[in-house]
Amino acid sequence: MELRAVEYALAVADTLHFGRAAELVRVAQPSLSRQIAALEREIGATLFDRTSRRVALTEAGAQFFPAARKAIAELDAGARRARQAEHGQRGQLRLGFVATAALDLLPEVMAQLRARRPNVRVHLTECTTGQQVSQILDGELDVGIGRDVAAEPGLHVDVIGQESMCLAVAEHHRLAERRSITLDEVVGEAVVRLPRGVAPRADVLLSLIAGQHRGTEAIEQEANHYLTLLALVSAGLGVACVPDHVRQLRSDGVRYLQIRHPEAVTSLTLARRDSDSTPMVRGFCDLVFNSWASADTGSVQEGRDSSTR
Amino acid sequence: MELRAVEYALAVADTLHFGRAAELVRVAQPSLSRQIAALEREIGATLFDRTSRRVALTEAGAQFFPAARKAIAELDAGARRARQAEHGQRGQLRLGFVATAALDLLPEVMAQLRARRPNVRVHLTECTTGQQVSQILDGELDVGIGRDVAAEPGLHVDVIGQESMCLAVAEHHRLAERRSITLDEVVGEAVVRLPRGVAPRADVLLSLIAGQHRGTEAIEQEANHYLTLLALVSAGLGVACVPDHVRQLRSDGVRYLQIRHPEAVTSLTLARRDSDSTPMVRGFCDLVFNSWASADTGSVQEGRDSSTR
DNA sequence: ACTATTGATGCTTCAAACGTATCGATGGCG
DNA sequence: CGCCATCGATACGTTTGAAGCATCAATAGT
Repeated sequence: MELRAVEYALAVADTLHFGRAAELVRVAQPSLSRQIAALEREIGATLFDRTSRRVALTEAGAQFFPAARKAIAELDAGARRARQAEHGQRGQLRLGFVATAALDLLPEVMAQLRARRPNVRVHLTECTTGQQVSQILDGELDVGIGRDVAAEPGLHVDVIGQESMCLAVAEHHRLAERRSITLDEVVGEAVVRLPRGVAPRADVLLSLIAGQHRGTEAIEQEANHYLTLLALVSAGLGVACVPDHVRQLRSDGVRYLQIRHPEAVTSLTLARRDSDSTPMVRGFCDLVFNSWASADTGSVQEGRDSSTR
Repeated sequence: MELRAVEYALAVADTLHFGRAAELVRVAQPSLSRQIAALEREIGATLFDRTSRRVALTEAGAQFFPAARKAIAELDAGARRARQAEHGQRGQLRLGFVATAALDLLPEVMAQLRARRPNVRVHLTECTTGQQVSQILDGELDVGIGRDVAAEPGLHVDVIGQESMCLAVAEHHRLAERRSITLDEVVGEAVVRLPRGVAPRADVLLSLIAGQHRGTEAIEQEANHYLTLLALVSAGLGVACVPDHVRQLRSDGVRYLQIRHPEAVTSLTLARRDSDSTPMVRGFCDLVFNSWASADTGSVQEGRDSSTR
């Protein structure tokens, strides 16, 4: 069945007049007559009762045309959705993110997305930076918001922004009243930390501290989430290295000190497959940078060439 | 948008392989490639990610193809419904009928219809024979089951069957024990009747009785429905002329006597527009005759040329 | 009876869809 | 590491079929 003939027939169904229907579809009347005759032959039913003076729908026509209209509307809607997808305005995006991104970057991005790309559905998965990288390379994630990810073959990485790492201590801790410290001053402190590998930059700082203390076993307590971590810090079980933004999570009983060390800095990074220049993914990445730029959080902003191919 | 190209694209979406898709739709691979390229241009979106080794759906394709499938299914369903309508197996039929037909003909016909034409919807209207004729001629009804309708210009009439008229009397009436009577024997009786014009054949018999009694005012009581009529008869308010089938309505307190008179016979008739040889109408009329023939009710059957055009 | 209107049909033209042949790219295998 | 097989895209000549013009046949109104 050819859609053209169906559209011709619909024009006749609308006007109940072959001549005027022919004008509507910009075709000569004989062509229209023939196309409709062919359509009727193909369907196996007469769609119009036509005398030379009057055209009326048959029962068969009354059954067929509503379905035909629905079919054409469906095709149009499908084409429109396809165009939206083509421009990254519709579809699904699988996004992995680290817990600290959920504090303010993620809500901001999701709000922007809802406002500017309402037809994009995001599958959110909180996972560690390492998991993000492997899942992106495996094609299980499209984009990952992680920390300090290095570019590698097949993986494209952009830096969203940098922030400093700081030391969380209990409010009654001996260093609680200081605004900043050096790593030396922390040597020997009991430490509360996330499991190794989850927060690589904190791992680096902690190993720097431990390295100056070789031979002695550092007292370490692990926690799975930042909230737990800070609860343990406030309970006096030890100090912790956390990104600056984590301050928002808890102020009761915890003080945050600046760490004076060149390595005490962490980047939020946006990773995606190198080959993946899907409009969806590219549009999302652009949106992340734009929304983050517009929401001034006081963290150091990184420039980025958003027209990267 | 041409449906052929959409079908080609669906074949590729199914197989993810241009060559095999081309076999599926019985066309050479280059044609298929070109048609799909044209479709993508028309839609304004790339539907497939294709390298020479691998074909995959794009997000746009994933959005488009479900809609395309739905559209084609809708068209097929519409065409199927149109074919059914073409054979009178689907659609709507406006049927008028007289109250006495509701007793056994109508239930039988409706049962047959449900069994053999489940997709036909019937709009049932109980109305008098006269109303049926005018509404059929006005195009407000398609078919009418009435009594003793005469063919007239524009109106085609078939006789479904004949039955005798009988006289309903109270069980304590002086004639109650008789099996049959002549009209002479009823002269002077009080009469219960439907309004004039509703039951023409009863009108004829009643006027025959009254005609032999000229000068004296007959005692007449009108009732709107047969049930009321019979209730009045059993209450002794008079006798009534009713078609044989009405016996079924009430046996308590009522006796039915055969009337020995050549005019004491009535036909159930099936009327339709003369020009109306819609498959729907023709199919329905055939079904009425077949179902009535199969249900032997003891009434006189009439032959009918069911291949009338 | 005549005429205007309207859908169907015959004929020609042309665009578009098709098929064959071939190219260029890619991944596997020796 | 180079050859080969596979696969989609492209080029070109051919065929199908849709369009336009002219005309016919039927019908309703004057």
